[in-house]
Amino acid sequence: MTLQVTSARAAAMRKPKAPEANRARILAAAIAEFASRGYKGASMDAIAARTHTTRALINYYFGSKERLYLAVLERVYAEIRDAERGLELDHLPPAAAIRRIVDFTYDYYVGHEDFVRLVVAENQARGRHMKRFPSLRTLNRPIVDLLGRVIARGQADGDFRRDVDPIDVHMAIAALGMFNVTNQYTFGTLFQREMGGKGNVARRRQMVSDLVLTWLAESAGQPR
Amino acid sequence: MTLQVTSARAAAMRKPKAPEANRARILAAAIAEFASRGYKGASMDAIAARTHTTRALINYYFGSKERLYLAVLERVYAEIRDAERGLELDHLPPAAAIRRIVDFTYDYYVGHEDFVRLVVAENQARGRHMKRFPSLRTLNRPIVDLLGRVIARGQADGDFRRDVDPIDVHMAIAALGMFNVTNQYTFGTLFQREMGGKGNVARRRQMVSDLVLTWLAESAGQPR
DNA sequence: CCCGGAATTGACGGGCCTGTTAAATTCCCC
DNA sequence: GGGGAATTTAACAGGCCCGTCAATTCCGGG
Repeated sequence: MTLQVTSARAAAMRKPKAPEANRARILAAAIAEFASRGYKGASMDAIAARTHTTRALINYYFGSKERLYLAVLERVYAEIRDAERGLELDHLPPAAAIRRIVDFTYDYYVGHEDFVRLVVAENQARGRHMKRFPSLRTLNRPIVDLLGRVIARGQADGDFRRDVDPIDVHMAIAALGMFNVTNQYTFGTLFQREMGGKGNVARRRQMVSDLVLTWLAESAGQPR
Repeated sequence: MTLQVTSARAAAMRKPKAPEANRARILAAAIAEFASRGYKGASMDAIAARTHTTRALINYYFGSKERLYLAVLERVYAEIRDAERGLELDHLPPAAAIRRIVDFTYDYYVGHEDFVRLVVAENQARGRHMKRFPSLRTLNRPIVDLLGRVIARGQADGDFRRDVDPIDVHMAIAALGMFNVTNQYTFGTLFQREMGGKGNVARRRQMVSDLVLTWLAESAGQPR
C-alpha cells in the first residue's frame, strides 16, 4: 500500500507545473485574506495577486469563493485540533495541568490571530457556512476531553469542587483568552489600554489561571 | 438661552415633512443593518428600503456610508453608557454590588445583541473607523468607575484582595459575558450546546459572578 | 399669493467583484 | 514524436453598490 501511494503521489508530483504547491499557497493566502477582511470583504483577486495566479485558477481548484472559505475553516480548525492533541497533561498535578491548558490556549490565540479572526467572522455570519458543511460540524476538540480528565483527577483528589462541566470551564478559558485578541481595538481605545504588549499578555494570562483555579477550588472537599 | 433653543427647535419641528423623524428611523434601521451584516456587508439600499426612503436621502442626512456608521456607533455606545449610569450600587455590600454589575452587564449583552455585534464588527475592522472619530475616542464608560468604587469598599472591609485593577475585572466580566453572544454559533455547533436558552443564560451568568467573586476573595485580609 | 429654501427623488457614472467559457500552454505517457 | 489530459490564461457578462447632481416637490413666511 505504501508503494502504491508512493508511486501514485510520485506520479502526481513530477508531472505538471505546480498543482499542489499552488494549491497550498492559495490556501495560505486565502487564510490571511479571509482573516484580515472577513468573508465578504475578502477579494478573490487579492488572493490571486498574493499568489501570482488568477481568479479563474482558484476557482479551478476550489470551485468557488465559498468553497475556498470552507477549506480555510477546515484547515485552521484542524490545526488547533492537532495542537491540542500535543498537550501532555497526565503526568502533571491537576492544578498545574489546568494552568498549562490555560497557558496553551491563551498563547495559541495570541499567536494565531488569523484563527481567532476567522472564528469571529464565522460567528458574525451566524455560522452560516459552517452549518452547511458536515465535516465542520463533526469536528471534535480534544481540549474538552483533556479538561474533563484533569478535572476528574482534581475532584478525586478533593482539590476541585464537584459540580463542574468541562465545557463550561473551556468556555471560560476561551472567552477570557479570545477577548484580548478580539476586542483589543475598542477596549484599548476606550480604556487606554494597550492589549498587545507582551508584559500585559503574561499578566493577564496568569489572571485567567487564577480565576479558573480559585473557582475550581471553591468549597472543594465539602461533604458530597 | 432656553427660550432661544426652544423657539429654534420649535421652528425646526413644525416646519418640513419629517426630517428628524426620518433621521431617527434611518438611524434605527442602520443599527439593525450594520449589526446584522457588518460594515461592508451592509447595503445603503437595504437601509433605504427599510425606511421607505432612498439612498440619496440618507446621504443628504448623514453624508456617506461611513458617516452613517459612525453615527450608529456613537448612538449604541451612548446607550450603554446611559444604562450603566442607572446602576445604583452604593447601598449594596461589595459582593452583592459585584453580582449586580455582572448581572447587568451579562443581561445587557444578551438583550442587546446588536450592540455586541457592532462592537465585534468594529474590532474586526481593527477599530479603523473609531480611531478617526474623536467623539468616540473620548467616550468614557461609567462602569469602570462604579467597579473601582465597589472594589475599594470591598478592600476596605477586608473582603477583597488588594492588587486589583478595576479595568482587569471589567475585562473579565465583559469577556465572559460577550462570549455567549459572539461565539454562540461556532461554539454551539462544535460542542452541541445551545447558548441562547434562557435557563443556560441564568446558570452561566451566575458562574461569571462566582468566578469573579472567588477570585476577588482569594487571599483577602492577608497582611498588607 | 408667491417666493425661497429645505426636503426628496430619479437617473447617471464609475468601480469592484464573481463565475464562466473558450482558447492556449504545458507536460506526461505511449 | 504525437495524442491527450491537466493546467493556466484572457476576456466576457452580469450584478451589486456607492456617491453625486440636476430636477422636483413641498412647506412656511413675507
